[in-house]
Formats: sequence, C-alpha cells, structure tokens
Amino acid sequence: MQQKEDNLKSIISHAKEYGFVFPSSEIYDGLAATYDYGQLGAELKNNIKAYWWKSMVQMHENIVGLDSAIFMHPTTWKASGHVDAFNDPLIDNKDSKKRYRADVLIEEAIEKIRQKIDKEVAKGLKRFEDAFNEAEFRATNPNVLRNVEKITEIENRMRETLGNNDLDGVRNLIIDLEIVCPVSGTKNWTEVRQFNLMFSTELGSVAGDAATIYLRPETAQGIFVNFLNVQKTSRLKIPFGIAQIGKAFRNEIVARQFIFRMREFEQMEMQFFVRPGEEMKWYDYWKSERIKWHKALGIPETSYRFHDHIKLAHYANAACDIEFDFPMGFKELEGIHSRTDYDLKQHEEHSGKKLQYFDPEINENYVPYVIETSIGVDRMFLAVLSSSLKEEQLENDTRVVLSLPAALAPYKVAVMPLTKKDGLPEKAREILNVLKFDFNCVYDEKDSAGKRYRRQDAIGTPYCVMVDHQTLEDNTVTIRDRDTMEQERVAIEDLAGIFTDRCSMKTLLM
RNA sequence: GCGGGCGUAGCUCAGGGGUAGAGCAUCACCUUGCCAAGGUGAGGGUCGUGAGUUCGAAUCUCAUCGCCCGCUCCA
Repeated sequence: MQQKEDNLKSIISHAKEYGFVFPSSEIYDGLAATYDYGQLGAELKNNIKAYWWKSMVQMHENIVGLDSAIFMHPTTWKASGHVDAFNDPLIDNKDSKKRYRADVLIEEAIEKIRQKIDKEVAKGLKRFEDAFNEAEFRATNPNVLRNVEKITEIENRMRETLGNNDLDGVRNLIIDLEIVCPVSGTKNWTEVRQFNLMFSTELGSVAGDAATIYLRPETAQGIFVNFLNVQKTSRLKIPFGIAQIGKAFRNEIVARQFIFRMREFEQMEMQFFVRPGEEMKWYDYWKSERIKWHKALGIPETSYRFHDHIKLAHYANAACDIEFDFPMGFKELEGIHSRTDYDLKQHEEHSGKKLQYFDPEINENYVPYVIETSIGVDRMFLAVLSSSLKEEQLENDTRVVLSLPAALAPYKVAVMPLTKKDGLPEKAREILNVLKFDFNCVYDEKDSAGKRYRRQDAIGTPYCVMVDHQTLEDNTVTIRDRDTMEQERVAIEDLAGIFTDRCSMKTLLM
C-alpha cells in the first residue's frame, strides 16, 4: 500500500511538473477536488476522446454522435429519478453514528406534539362526555392552542429553512426541539448536510421569477430525450446507438483521489437501442467490444477486470463495470448497463410524448430497450497516465519515461538538431514545418541530445527526429524510439509515412 | 463526516524564535555534440491563509483552506 500511495503521489507531481494536470484556482489555494488540464493534459485528454469517438461513432455505421446541452428541462430529472433519489437533508448522530433525514426527524417531533393534543382532546372527552364539543375544545383549550401554535411555528421554520436551503437553520430547529437520537438517546448532532447529488442553479436573471434547474449529473438523459429526433432524422433502424461526450456534475460528499472522483467530470456515453428481448445479446456484445477497446492500448491485460453487479439499480436488469488497477487499487473505469426501457418509458410518462419505434421487420411499435456504455474521461486519463509512468533502471542511471500509447501521446514527434549551428536548426525546422500538418510536433535545440531525449521521455513523446551533419548531405535523419531507445536512419521523405503507421489512431482501431 | 499524515522555489525536500536553504528544473553565456545531471552567472518563495503570543514568528498557539491515506458515503 505504501508503494501504491507513493505511486499516486508521484503521478500527481509528475502531472503537475510537466503540465498535465494542475490543481484548479491554485493561486487561491485551490478548490476542493477540482483540477485543470494543462498544456499536455489537454492534448492527451483530447486524444482519448478522439479515440473513443472514432471507435464508437465513426467505426460503426449504426452509431451517431450527439452534443446535448448541460442544462435540461427540470422535469428531465424527475423522470430519470434523480430528483427524488438524491434530495435529502441528512444529519448524523455522533454517538450512535446513525444517519437520519433531518426533515423526517422534525416531522416526527411534530407528530409527537400532535399526539399530545390528541391526548388532551381525549382527556376532555372523558371529562365532559356527551357534552363534549371537540371542535370547540380544540379552538379554545389553552394547552391545545399552545401546541397547535407550536406546530405552526415549527412547520413555518421547517418550510423556511428547507426552502432556503438553510441547513444551519434546520439544525438549530432540531436542537431547539431537543430531538434525541432514537438509538443513542443523545442530542450530539453533526451539521445538517444536503445530500443532493445534483448541482442546482437558477435560470432567468430576475430573482423570484427564476426556475431552479440542474447541471446534468449524467449525459445519458440528453440522449434519451433526443431519441426520436435522432431516429427520425438519421433514418437509423434498430439496433442503433447514440454517443455523446460531455461534462457532468455531481455534488459528491467525498470527492477525492486526484482526478478519479471529481465534482465536475467528463463522460463518454453511448446508448444502444435494441429490440426488447434482445438486450442480453447486445449487453454481451458491448461488454466484449468495450474491453477490446481498452486492450488495444497495449496496457497489460491484468490491469483490467470485469465486476458484475449483483445489486442492480432500479432501472437495470444487468450491469457490470470494467475495473482498472489504479494506483489506489481496482476501481470502476467504465460501466456497461442494460437499462431496459426504463428511461424512455419514464420520459413518455412525464412528457406525454410517445418515444417509440416502429419496427418494420416485425411490424410492431415498441419502446426500445437500452444498453449503455459509460466511461469517465478523467478516469481513463488517470488510467493511461498511471500505467504509463515508469522509472527505468538503465546501466548507469535511471530515466523517467511515460510510455503512453503513441496514438494518445500529446506530441508524436520531437524534431531536434544535433547542434545549434552549421545550419542544422534551419534544416530541423524545415522538417518540422512539413510534419506539423499531420502530427503534433515539438522543436528543441537546447542542451545535449541525451538530455533532450530524456525530456521527451518524461512527457511521453514516442519519437525523436535528430538532424545531424549527415542530414545535410543525404537528406536522412535518425528516429529515436522512446521505449527501446534505439535509433534508425531513414530518409526525410519517409518520415510522414512512418509516423502515420506508428502513431495514428488507425493503429488502435484495426 | 470521523481518524491519521502533510503544506517552505516549477518538482523533491532540509531548516525549527533573530535578514529564507539544497538538489533537480528554468533562463543567459561558454563548453560538449546521439542517451540527462561540465563551467560561469541570473531569475524565482511575504515558508498555504488569517489571527494570537513575542522586542522579533517560516519556527510556538488557535482557527481556516487545500492535499494524501483509512473508514464512511455514493454507485
């Protein structure tokens, strides 16, 4: 574990030192669990997304892309179940360690007062028997009135504090009511925390006139609400898929472990619509497709494993994760879920619109079933980065090398002149100016050749082109390989072809 | 949320009441010219932030923010 801890630490500092990932707003001491991608991180992240997009959208005739808005109609989240499932103010009792819904505790306290009133009424009934007028008693008895007033006051406070999201107010109410934990019997309460996974904001700039809307907690719903739009305009027939890459936001209680769990993160999701009854076939298909996508990167296969869900979410009839061996152990990298027709049916119900497909093959209308593949871009980034960063023992020293899959590397080629004179820099720039149309290249002429190689090793550049004196004579250069450290001499005119063969996405997709 | 550890230069860290340090990195010049760490010089830190104690705080105290780990939570 110590080893693992050190691994994550060294990844974090390497990521910062070379401009992959910075703590966000660092000059203001940072913002919890928020990170910015630096100059190299942005390249790597873009390449990861490009690999996914190419493989999912452009390599499949029956999958198309989508880019839906982060803001969605609030009813979307009612339909998806997110509003109800994650909207509770919770409070913990420090002694019993039990967690309660704050509003339920208060309501129970109100209920107790109600019972007091009922007792009072029962007492009155006993006393006056037949002459008892309950309505009048309730309207006049001082004890009852006092308790009714108390309830009204509590209810007002509860409505006000919960409505304003005034969690301290909710806690004060619990303290004032002297509510005790049913288990421990103590009043040793934590703060009240709003366990709503969704971030909310207001649409419309006029206060009071504004509607609360949410930042999407998953990109999937943008696909579901556009299901018919896409299907009708694309002429796609079931089975077909809609893929999307985009930001999602979850107000996690504990966001941690570097970029593994952030409150703002990016997802790559694909929803595959199938005929009901055929979902398990496609579920298995996508399980094998997705693991293939990962394994094509050349990361050791032992770094991956499937984890089948035993307890299924309310919407799923089968689900598994692809787990990756991160520095902190095997954790979820991608989820593959058979979501049934739950989402589309929910949206039909809440919108009143039919979200069905007419299947000409069987001459039937139905709500399609859905297989979802959902992978976190940031997690994929961490997976690639952590599995690539190595310290290698050489004969007389060590080198830090980031053995990124060439197609994902920020720079594909570093072009460098052996010396800063004799026209070598000019020649090197000439080569770079041709290559840069097809490959992200970097130029470096400072320090010794060895040192420059090491610098490129540290940022994962797979190839270095060295321009030397022989270049001026016969238009050949050497290509130095990051992983083997070996060099080969090739003609300048062959460079583009060689790098295409070795660095393009095609190498991963074949 | 609880418990533990930590915060000093871009990175790794030393220092521990009396004017801010090292290695690497960066920049300039020289040297060398195919696997880093040759020479000379330079830049860079109000020691996470804020209060307090003190003649004096990076150092002691408190609070706060942030990071890492474990538990918890989430799925």
